[in-house]
Amino acid sequence: MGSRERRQREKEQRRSQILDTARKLLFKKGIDATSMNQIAKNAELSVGTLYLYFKNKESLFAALQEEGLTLLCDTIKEESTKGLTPREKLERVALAYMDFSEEYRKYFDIINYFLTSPEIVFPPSLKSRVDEHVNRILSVVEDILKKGISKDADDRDIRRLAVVFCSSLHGMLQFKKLQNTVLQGEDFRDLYLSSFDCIVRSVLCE
Amino acid sequence: MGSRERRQREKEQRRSQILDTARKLLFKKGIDATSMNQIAKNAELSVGTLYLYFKNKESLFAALQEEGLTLLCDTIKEESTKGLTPREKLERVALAYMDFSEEYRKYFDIINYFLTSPEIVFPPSLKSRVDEHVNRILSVVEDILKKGISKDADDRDIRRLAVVFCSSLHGMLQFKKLQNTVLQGEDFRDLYLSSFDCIVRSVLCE
Amino acid sequence: MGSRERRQREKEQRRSQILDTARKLLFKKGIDATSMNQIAKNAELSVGTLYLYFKNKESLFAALQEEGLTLLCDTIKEESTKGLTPREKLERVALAYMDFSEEYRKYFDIINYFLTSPEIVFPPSLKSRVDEHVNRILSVVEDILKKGISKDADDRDIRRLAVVFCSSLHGMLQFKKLQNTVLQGEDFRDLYLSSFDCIVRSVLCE
Amino acid sequence: MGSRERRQREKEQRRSQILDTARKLLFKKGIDATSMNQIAKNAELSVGTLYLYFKNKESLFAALQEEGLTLLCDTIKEESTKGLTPREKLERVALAYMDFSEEYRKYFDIINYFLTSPEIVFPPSLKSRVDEHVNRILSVVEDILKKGISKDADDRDIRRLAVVFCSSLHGMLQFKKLQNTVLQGEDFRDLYLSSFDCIVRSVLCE
DNA sequence: CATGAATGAGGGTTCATTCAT
DNA sequence: CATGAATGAACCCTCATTCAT
Repeated sequence: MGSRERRQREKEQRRSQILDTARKLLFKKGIDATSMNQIAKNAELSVGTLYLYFKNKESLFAALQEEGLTLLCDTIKEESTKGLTPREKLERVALAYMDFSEEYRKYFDIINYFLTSPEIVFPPSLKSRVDEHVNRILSVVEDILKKGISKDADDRDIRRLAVVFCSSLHGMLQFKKLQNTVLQGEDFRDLYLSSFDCIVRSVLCE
Repeated sequence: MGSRERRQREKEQRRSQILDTARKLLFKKGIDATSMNQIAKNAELSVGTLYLYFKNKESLFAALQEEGLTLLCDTIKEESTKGLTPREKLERVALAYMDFSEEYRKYFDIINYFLTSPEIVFPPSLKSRVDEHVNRILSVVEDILKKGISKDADDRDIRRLAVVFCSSLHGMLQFKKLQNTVLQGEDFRDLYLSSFDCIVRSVLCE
Repeated sequence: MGSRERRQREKEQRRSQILDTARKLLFKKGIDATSMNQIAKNAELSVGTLYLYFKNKESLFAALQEEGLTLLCDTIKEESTKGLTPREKLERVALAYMDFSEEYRKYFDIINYFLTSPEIVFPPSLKSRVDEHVNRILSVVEDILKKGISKDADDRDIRRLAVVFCSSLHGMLQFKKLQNTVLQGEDFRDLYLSSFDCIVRSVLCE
Repeated sequence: MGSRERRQREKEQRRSQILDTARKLLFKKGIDATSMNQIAKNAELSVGTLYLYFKNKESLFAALQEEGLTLLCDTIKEESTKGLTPREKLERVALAYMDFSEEYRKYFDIINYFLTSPEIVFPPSLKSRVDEHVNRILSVVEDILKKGISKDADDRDIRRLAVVFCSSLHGMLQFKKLQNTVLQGEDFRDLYLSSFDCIVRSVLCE
């Protein structure tokens, strides 16, 4: 009576337990320096158990990446509804993106890590899942743009603008890594928003 | 006499020999799948010799990264002189950047790899060398901007604009990885140039 | 009532179910590459259940070996009755033996595997069961010989001849493994029968 | 000054050291129960060193098998020269074969193990090396037969007879495993020689 | 300077077996 | 009876690095 449910719950707990430990280690030491044996030891589980829940090391980390991407997608979608005008909405998206990269810095790092690393290292299946999430994010931006730009822009144009918008912000956030050296003395948020202004000015017909 | 010079020449030849082999393997198999023993064997040298010329594996690959960055810097600097107007010069820079990411794809990958990965994985000394190169590139852009924008913009403003310019392009190139999936059907060069237009329109007072 | 019988029947069904799956996997992938977990999954049973029906992996495969030996014994016995003269009977036996090694190639392999491997690997109990079956086969041959050779041969002589007969055939079949290399271009059946002739000529007084 | 030679000698010593340890363990525990780590520990070497001398576990054991086969070949060849008549020569071969299977029992076991085991387990390259040795042995027998049988027998016939001769003896030796059970009370040497007689009587025209 | 044999901790992964439910 | 999650020792193998020559 409910014992099956309990079992199910326990199984999900274990999964979380593993992911939590893996995440912690990943954030502390990087992907290559985190071994399955370490994860097992830290999670107070046997190695075998890890392989009961994840096919291999790669899929364990892919699960972490997806966690991050899902979180990002959801946040962006939610934030976008809060703004009134298209410009406001885009600003919300931009800031949500930055906030994510700060609050969930390590998630952002790992996402970037997977996104940037040479394809040899990661299999196609992984890439495709990333793409899916990227698509979801682009869609949100496109929906906003549709209402903010001239009516004769076709879907193609809109997608392009969405890509320009997102990639610029992404590039900016990438450069944040340099704020203690190259960008010393700058307030990054200001910089980021001026970048946002710069793009929006060209993208939206205001 | 002259034997010291010969010795010196031979030493540099060895160094190149090692770097050439390492580069070839890196480009073919990725950073993790390239071992010191493999490099030694392919370079027809002993493992010990590798350690005579490079402190460890990491610094060997850092040397390759520097190669890439130097190449990038030089190309950008040279291209920038070819344009006549500031706009033209910036376009040259932008295209040089993209060309580099295509022609020296693997260099770009490895640069990005080092740039993006969590700082823990790589020692500060490495990051600082990257920063130095980024500064050199930004300087080039700043010099162009100085002549293209209103005289009352101060150094700070110029630097900010340079950062916005570069980071946007970089973000765009990052997204290139997605061209076979998310950006299917788009001509990437067009996309890239429209991104360029978008930024330049706001940055330069034309 | 009858429910006990049903239970019994179900138990035997389970056992067969397990053996069937194990046999299929064994024949497909070999003994080492077949794990208990795999058998369980393929049989749509839990691992635990496997251990309810077989003490361990080894005894599961020993059961398969016995299956094979039983099949071989029965076939030989049956065939031996079909011939009219002792010579004919022996030929039947010889051919049945070869046919078995072809049709039930994998059974033959596994029997041989157990027979040939150093004793340390397999416990005595297993060996003794094999011996029992070998005895049964020898008996069949002895019975035939008793009628084909001079009356003054005693049991000892008969057994010896039976052993010579069987072991020669067995050795021949062992060499069949080499037919694609060492014996290239030979028709194995011919070879086998010429070996049979050779022995029978000496064994029987015709 | 001879230092290179000494190095070479040391290398071969190491190789022997490894093979000796591996052989000892193999003979004691069987192939599957002998791990590379165990060999390393027993040989007082590091695991890495093992892999300096042998590509992998398999090739280490293949080397042992070849040792055995080479020994067998050489012994047979040498013995065959000692006999005067063809019959005598064949007897020498047969007895050498049996002696080998006794003295180098474990070698014989491992050879048989490789010969008999299902092909899945061992790669073709291994099998082919075994075949080569088998061929060498058959050649010796053929050369003897050529002088002992009627002149109009062609090469094909001779090879067949050689195969029958060898395989019968081999089968007999296989059955030796059963001497404590099935063949209880028999003197195996007698049995073996009666098998030899049986075959030779048919093969040679005396 | 150059060599390259040696190291050995550590990598990811498998698997027969147990036992609480 | 049946389950199947959990175990953890053991597997084979790699590799950056050292050091005696």
